Amino acid sequence: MRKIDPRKFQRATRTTTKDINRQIVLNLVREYQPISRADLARRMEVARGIVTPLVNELIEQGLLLEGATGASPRGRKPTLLHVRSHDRLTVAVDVRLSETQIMLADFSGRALATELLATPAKPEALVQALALRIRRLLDAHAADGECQGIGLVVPGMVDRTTGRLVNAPTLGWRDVDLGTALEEAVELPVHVERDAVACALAQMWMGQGNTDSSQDSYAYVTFSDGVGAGIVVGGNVVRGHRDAAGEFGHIPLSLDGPACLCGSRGCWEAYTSNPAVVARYLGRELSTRESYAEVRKSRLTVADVIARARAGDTAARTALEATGRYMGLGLAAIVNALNPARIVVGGEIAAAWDLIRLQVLEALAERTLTQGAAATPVIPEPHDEQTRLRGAAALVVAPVFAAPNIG
Amino acid sequence: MRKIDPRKFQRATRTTTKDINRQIVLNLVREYQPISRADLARRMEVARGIVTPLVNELIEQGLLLEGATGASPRGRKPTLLHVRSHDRLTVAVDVRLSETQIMLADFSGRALATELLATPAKPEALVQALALRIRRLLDAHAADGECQGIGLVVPGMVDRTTGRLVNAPTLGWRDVDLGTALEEAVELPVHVERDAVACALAQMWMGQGNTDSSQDSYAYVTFSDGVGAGIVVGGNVVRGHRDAAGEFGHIPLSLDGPACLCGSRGCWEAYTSNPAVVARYLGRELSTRESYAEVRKSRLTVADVIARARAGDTAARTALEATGRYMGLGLAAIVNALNPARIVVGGEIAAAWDLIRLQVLEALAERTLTQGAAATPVIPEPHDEQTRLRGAAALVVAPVFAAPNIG
DNA sequence: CCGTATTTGTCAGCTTTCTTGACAAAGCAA
DNA sequence: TTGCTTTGTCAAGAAAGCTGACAAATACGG
Repeated sequence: MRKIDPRKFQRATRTTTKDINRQIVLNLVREYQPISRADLARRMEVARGIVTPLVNELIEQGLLLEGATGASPRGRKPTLLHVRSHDRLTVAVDVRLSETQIMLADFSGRALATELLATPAKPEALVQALALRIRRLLDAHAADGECQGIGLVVPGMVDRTTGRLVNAPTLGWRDVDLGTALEEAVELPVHVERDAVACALAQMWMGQGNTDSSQDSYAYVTFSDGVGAGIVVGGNVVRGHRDAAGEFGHIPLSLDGPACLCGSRGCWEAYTSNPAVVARYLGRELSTRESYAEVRKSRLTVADVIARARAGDTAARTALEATGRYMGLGLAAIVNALNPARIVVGGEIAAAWDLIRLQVLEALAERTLTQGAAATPVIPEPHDEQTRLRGAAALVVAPVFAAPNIG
Repeated sequence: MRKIDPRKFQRATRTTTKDINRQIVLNLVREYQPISRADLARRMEVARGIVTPLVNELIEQGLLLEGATGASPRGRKPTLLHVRSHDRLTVAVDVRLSETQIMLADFSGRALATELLATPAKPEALVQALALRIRRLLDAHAADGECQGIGLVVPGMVDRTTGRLVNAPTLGWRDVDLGTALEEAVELPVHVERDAVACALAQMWMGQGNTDSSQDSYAYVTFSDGVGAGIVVGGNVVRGHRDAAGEFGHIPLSLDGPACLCGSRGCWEAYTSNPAVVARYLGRELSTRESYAEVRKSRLTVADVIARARAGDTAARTALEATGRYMGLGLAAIVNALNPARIVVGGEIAAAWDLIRLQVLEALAERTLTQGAAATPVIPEPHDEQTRLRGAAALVVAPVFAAPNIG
């Protein structure tokens, strides 16, 4: 039930039908590989004669591969098809305050090599350092033309029309054109995206196995230095009119609550970000912006707090549980606003899920309206799954598999 | 960049291309009528030979009409096309606590007749009363087969797969199948929808003139007995996984704020609903659920408070301004969450926009992150424009003009 | 070992639609 | 009236889905 915008529409041409069906075939292979042409035809409820030319075209384009012949109870054995992924590579880059990770991965998300560097203070230095390492990685592990592009994930707002990094508060960078700078340095297409959005994309495009259902509507919430969300509605990431959607970290829990780095008070982030967790453990109040510096001076991390809680430190345990409650209260706001099919929770604190789960779910149920909303599945994603890097890879992979936009 | 769901996709058939283009033609005529075939071809960047058969098909289906021949600087004069709307009718019904409005309208939203009735206490009685009046209206004003369907707008949550009214707290109705009951009574298709969603649809499909731009991403917020939002992203209404999206009224402003009818405390609704405005004027606190009954006993309405403010009552004025501030704080949450291109504000209090505008915008700017977000246009919609009824009509009209879903 | 049944993949002919180019109809101006 | 321009239509060609038939490949039973 989408409205056609009479000022910005996409007419269907002679090849549109084929474009759509070819993309469907590609996605079916991706989902069910290995799969035969006959199986594809059955899934698409179409004659086998339609599938053959579509598959041939995809093979010609280098998107699919014919594999071994499979088994069949009787009759001729099928030729099985795969997505060609092992020799189509992406460079995924995750820029964070402390460090920048680089991963060379194939189209299925499998890592071929990774590198780590301390994030330079200046963006120009980062581009230079990245260009050097990326070229080195590609020389060592990739044949010519195998790398399809670079995905760059940053902790901040990105203008998707230009690819500029508009504002990255944790890094202290404003209005930097990382994308084109890196593009010029390595001569490969570069896609830049906000971290929470990238994590949502990782769920959508790089999900491993948990393809249970309802991929078309969910939220990915990251609790880190800041708190942000990537929102997916109808199989589409919601970026907002000026790429500023998903800033759930700054909805209020209490108008006169703790000070937030954004300048307001009582933001969800001020209750649930990593500094907030540490401050709670230390018994400090984040009453002013200076208090953040004090907390940082303690050198404690959320991982430390979790470790102490597990070691029997009741103060740590209490701090985590209180944080869990605030997390749930904010998640309830997301559920009330968007009613997603599920919410994925990422960030350091996800590692303490067993300690906070009860508090999160209780608070979520407390402030939601319907039973169904209260029962929205909340799924923790431990930090070691490298969602951000997989999201960076998804930036390159997704356009290849996405539906053509029509209408 | 939508992902194709490999479990629930829509294959393109031989006729898909034409289906898409025919719908584009239909929407172009709707937007730019009167318009000639040649003009359509130019707008679609296509040969005139393509447009002719599409138009002919639409005329055959009774969706378009050929009108007078138009003017042209030189050369043959064009035949102008219109959407056939004057003899395609809808019955729009708006159910509210105090009264139920019925409107017989054509496809352009023009009202042919309206009726008013007191909303019965029982849903069965409502269906009976509606069936009677609707039949009377159609007998009086419509020829056979002219009415294409009935749009029913209710103040509560609706399950869109079944059309059941799940929960309407203000009416006190739970799990009522209004749709099929009315369908059986009048033998016309009935579409049921939540009020805020319907208002958003009215903006999208029944907008009059304000077709300036960016219709594809906005929010419609209604301030009434409750507070709710209809969200549009990418030309699509967001209904959520279980049709519970848009309940922004129950995001918190303060965890220990006034009591809300939902059972929580400090919901946005508890600060900005009609009862909250009256309570603020009376100097009462909505500290308990009983206080709502007390406020109702005063028999004051928001319209009264506005009238008194205009008459010089400073207490009324202060109450409205304070409400405006809370409205802005909540709108900021919507902006942070979704970053819509604009926000439309409806409900009784929209009539006092000149009194509260400053407070709303100030509070909005205070809690948003970027300048662009702070500058999100907020547009009041005075209540007499009958947005809810136009939204009810849109429930019938929209499916005719919507894009076919493919991929 | 051979014929039958079954499944896979392909292909030729048909229909439908976009695409292209030509043409008649309709009107204005000189 | 002639020439020019614009509109709307139409026929022929190209591209893609659709249909039905057929060869290839394999298992099974005798």
